[in-house]
Amino acid sequence: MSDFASSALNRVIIHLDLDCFYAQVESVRLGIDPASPLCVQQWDGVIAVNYAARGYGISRHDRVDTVKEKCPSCVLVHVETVGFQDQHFQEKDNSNVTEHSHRKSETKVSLDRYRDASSRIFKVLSSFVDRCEKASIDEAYLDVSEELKMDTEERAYYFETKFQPFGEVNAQIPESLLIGCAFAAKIRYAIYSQFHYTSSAGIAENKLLAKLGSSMHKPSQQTLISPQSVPYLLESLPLKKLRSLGGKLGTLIEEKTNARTAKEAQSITLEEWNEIVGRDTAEWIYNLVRGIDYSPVNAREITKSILAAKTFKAESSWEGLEKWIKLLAYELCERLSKDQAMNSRRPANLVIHYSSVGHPSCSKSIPFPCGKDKVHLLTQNAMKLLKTAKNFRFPCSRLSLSVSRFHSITSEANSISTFLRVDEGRHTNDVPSESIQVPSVIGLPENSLEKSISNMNDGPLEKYSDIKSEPGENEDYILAKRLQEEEWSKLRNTKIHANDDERRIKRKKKGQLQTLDHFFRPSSEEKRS
DNA sequence: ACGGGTTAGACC
DNA sequence: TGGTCTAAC
Repeated sequence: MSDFASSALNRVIIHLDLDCFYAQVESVRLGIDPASPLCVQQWDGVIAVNYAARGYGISRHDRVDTVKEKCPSCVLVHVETVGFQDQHFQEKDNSNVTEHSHRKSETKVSLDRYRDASSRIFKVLSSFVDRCEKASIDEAYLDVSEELKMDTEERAYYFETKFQPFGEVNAQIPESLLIGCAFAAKIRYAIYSQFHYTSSAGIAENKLLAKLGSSMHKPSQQTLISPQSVPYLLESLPLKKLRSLGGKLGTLIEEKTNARTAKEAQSITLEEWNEIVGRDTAEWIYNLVRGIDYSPVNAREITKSILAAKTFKAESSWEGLEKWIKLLAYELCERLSKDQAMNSRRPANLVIHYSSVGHPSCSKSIPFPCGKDKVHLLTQNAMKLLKTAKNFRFPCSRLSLSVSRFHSITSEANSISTFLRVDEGRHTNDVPSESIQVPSVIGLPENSLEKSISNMNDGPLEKYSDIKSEPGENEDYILAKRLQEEEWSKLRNTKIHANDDERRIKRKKKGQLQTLDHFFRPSSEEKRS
């Protein structure tokens, strides 16, 4: 609300990171002991490895054969896949059946499970903090500078924190950061008690340092990077460990300088940075290697774009491509429908990406089409876009559909201002004309005022015509609500003592120093489902 | 063995 | 604005 937090000189930032997130989601969902090795499989590879499996030397990027060699007892859970089964969209291809059901050549991966788990977690986060930024499906930055009122007993939580090596727990550490540690522990504990997911956290004055902290002690622990420990930390820290220097930019710097650690890079002057990276990024990097980062935590818990993609074996016919586009369109529409029910918004932009073998990938975009049968509309538009794209060629091996530029359609759904805003940027399609360079959009109605307004009220929520829904208003919203309710009632049944806070503080008073790890690794009889 | 599906942001 | 490229998970 106010800008105080982001402009304050001494901020308190938490970076929160769920441990091997996909693996945890599956292990909780299937009721598998987190102490037994588990990997999440995607086709022939694994994309998430739990800590027990890491103990066997298994890493992401291993193939399933290798995983089985390294640990024959490792549980492999395939990600959810979606596809068509004779004309019908097959929503959930249940994972723990045979590998055979995951037909790479007919289905695509769906990350829905993890997105759902993620959004439930973010609801908890936002119940604790106003300024919460979704950094990825399993990571968040929290600016708690303004939320640091906490009574003395609760502050005892900060003893859960690992302090950065060389740092000391002493009076030098700003009180605010210590309370931040207590806050982080409290939040992590809430996530654990509600979902049984463990997480790691870093607590520091800025995002850069907080992110470094969260990765220092994993899993299920948290780390404070105190201001006075920063010089020691940066002394031995490889340059490439700094956020955004992990890729080509980091390599470029290594090539052009002798610096390999952040400390070494501190001897590079602003002028020299100008030469190396250009004026725009010079000052930013100059600060970065000193552990200085002014970037604010932007309050945003939902994504700015939604994408569905598929890589497939080289395809050379329009019919073959259309099959994939249809599947992508279907998945996209499902997610959009849910998104709209939850976030009261809809996209203004539709993009198709395509990669032909041996060529760099390209993309084309159009205003998001308006109309009833969205799956059909998206499919038609995407096909047309491909057919008219000058640089499209067979064989094609990858396609994606994505949407972006969301506009809110909340309270003022009926207002003219919304109507004008949502419709703007679409007017080029009022006169679909092949002669104009701007690609036209198939299916835009003759744009009568009535039609557009009716689309606004119940329109975007409409399901696809082949899955008809009652004409009643906001059916999707009601459905989403109900699903949400069911989720929550499930959670309520497995609820873990709401007053654990008090219980643990009492224990502490008794002089039994407990660590969060104790809570995060419940004994087996404490576990449920 | 940089897999495959997602997201965000910078840049021209 | 549209499109490409980079970085990250």
